[in-house]
Amino acid sequence: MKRTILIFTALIVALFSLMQLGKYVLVQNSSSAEWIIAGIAIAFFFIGILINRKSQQKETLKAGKASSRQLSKLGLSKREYEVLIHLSEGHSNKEIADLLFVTESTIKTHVSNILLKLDARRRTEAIAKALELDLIVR
Amino acid sequence: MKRTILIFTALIVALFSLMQLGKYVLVQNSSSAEWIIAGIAIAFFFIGILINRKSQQKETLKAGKASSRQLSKLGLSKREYEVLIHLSEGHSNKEIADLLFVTESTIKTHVSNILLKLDARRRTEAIAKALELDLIVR
DNA sequence: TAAGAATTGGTACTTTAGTATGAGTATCCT
DNA sequence: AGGATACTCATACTAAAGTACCAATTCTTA
Repeated sequence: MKRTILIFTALIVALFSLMQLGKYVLVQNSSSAEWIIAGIAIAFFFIGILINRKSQQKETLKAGKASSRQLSKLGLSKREYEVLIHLSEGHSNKEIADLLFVTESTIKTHVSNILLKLDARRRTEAIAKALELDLIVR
Repeated sequence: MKRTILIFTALIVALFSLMQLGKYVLVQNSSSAEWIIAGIAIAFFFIGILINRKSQQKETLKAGKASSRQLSKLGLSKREYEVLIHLSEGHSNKEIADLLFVTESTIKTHVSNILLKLDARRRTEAIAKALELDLIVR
């Protein structure tokens, strides 16, 4: 957020600087007006692209945090959600068990419940649905 | 591609129109220069954002169309990529076999090769890696 | 505090997935 | 034409995944 404000402040300052510069030059030599305007237009065109790309990158990076509303709507418990995350990362039941310090048996139970609650018949289908529901972000 | 060219042509035409208009107005009333420049800057700023967003939407919508460069870099064949897509949608080997009108045996072979080429040990890991590599878009 | 949900774990069994290997056919490129 | 790939399919295994029950704790919360 802070960075966004900084960037926009800088943009506004740049905009006003350009305006002043443009006006100054224009008063002296009206024939170069088109070039200055073109330059400003192109510059802001690319600034727009850059800003947009940055914000979209951020959106991608803030992975992993599904809203608890969504989870409770599906009836997924905290632990089940944890398992789902590790599931989507491609881990086996045994690996997830080791990661969460429980037995594989427990993970199987969790996975079965996840499949029920997401109405999936395979873990891969669960991943697909979780992606669809934005429970997971890659 | 055609649309991209059209859009850019339109942009260039618009740019020159604005330049002419700007020059005309500026000659008459130099004090409004800053507003015109600001307007153009803001307009192109948003045009930049829009263009960028459009192109990114296109990228998302053309799902399943990974660059053939990427595929050949990984050594994935067309058929294997098809299987990978259906894999990521949560289908079982048998289901994929029916979708592609081949036997489950064939799909198993393809999946094995996919796992080798993506350096994955499970189909879920293959999905995770494919997402990472932008081979799949959800 | 009592009811209910969540978490953990086990056994036994069925179903999918995945590996290894071999092989026939088709297709592409030189 | 000939070699390399790609695609297909089969058999025989091994290894995971998933289901169905059951049951003991631990949290939560009305």
